[in-house]
Amino acid sequence: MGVKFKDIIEPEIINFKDLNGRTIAIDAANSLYQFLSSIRQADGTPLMDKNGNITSHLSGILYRTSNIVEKGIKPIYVFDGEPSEYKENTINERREIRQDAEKKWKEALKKGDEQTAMKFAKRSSRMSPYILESAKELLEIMGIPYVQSFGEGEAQASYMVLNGDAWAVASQDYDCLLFGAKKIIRNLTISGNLSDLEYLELENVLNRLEITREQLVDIAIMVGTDFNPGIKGIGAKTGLKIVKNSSIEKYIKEKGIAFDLNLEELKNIFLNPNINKNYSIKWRSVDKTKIVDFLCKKHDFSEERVLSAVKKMEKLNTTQKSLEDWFGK
DNA sequence: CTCTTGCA
DNA sequence: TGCAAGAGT
Repeated sequence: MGVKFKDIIEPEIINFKDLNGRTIAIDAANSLYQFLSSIRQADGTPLMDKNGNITSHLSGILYRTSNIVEKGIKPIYVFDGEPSEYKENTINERREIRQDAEKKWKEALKKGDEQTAMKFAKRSSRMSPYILESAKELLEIMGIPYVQSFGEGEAQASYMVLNGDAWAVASQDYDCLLFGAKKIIRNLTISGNLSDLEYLELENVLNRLEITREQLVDIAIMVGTDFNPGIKGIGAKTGLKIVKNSSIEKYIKEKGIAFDLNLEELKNIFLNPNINKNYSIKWRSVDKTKIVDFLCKKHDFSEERVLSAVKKMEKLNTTQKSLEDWFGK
């Protein structure tokens, strides 16, 4: 879900033109989840091939990636590694929500209530090894690089921006701000107006709020993250006041709040994440034979549609990385 | 989510 | 050209 910062964040709006020539590190888990939950038939059934394998995520990767490449963007997908033990509660909670949603989806199907069925089908989406492996296989065939994180993908993607390998991170979650991503893009989609991409610069966010990244992390911990439940009754605005007028440590002590988790370890999840520094990034041209084999022959995609996406991919500049990512804006 | 089609 | 509706697998 990510940290709830909406009330204190004011995103800028940018255009696809502003991203021409830029390398963008895409949070793979975030994109895949979007595809799995939204690419469905009216009754909530995901797209599937003849053998019953889910293909919604492959459809999403193909069309979105080819579209952004056509717009001059050089994408890198960043996959999650092992979750922190602090995330266990969140993971269990999500599994329960999924299982409950699946039940309600089937019930609604029996009643013939498509709207309700769709609502719960979306919530039942789950990331399986098959989903991850087939997504990576497709990216390889498309010539799009991906990076395997040790831990959180958003932490890895944020580091890659810091390291000059990408210009910005694309994710729907604000967590990348906590991980230190200098630039973040939300809504990196082609649908809707072509000009309503949300854009955030960490430096601007911090300047406007008049706080440091460490303080932003403290607000997140009070509000609640994937790694801790937060303090009851504190939202982004109250959290902001606390870090400015006091501190998380003082606040806990003064109010006698039982905070069971190790605060330093929690902060370090964001401030000192485990990063895979041994990655290489290379764009190649899409393999036309392999993509037809994989998507059309194996997964029943229409050849006409696949080839028109392949055509869009041909705009990809396959040289290492653009200087704009270092010196741009 | 994205693509295609059809119609204003 | 823009929007709504339906299909994609």
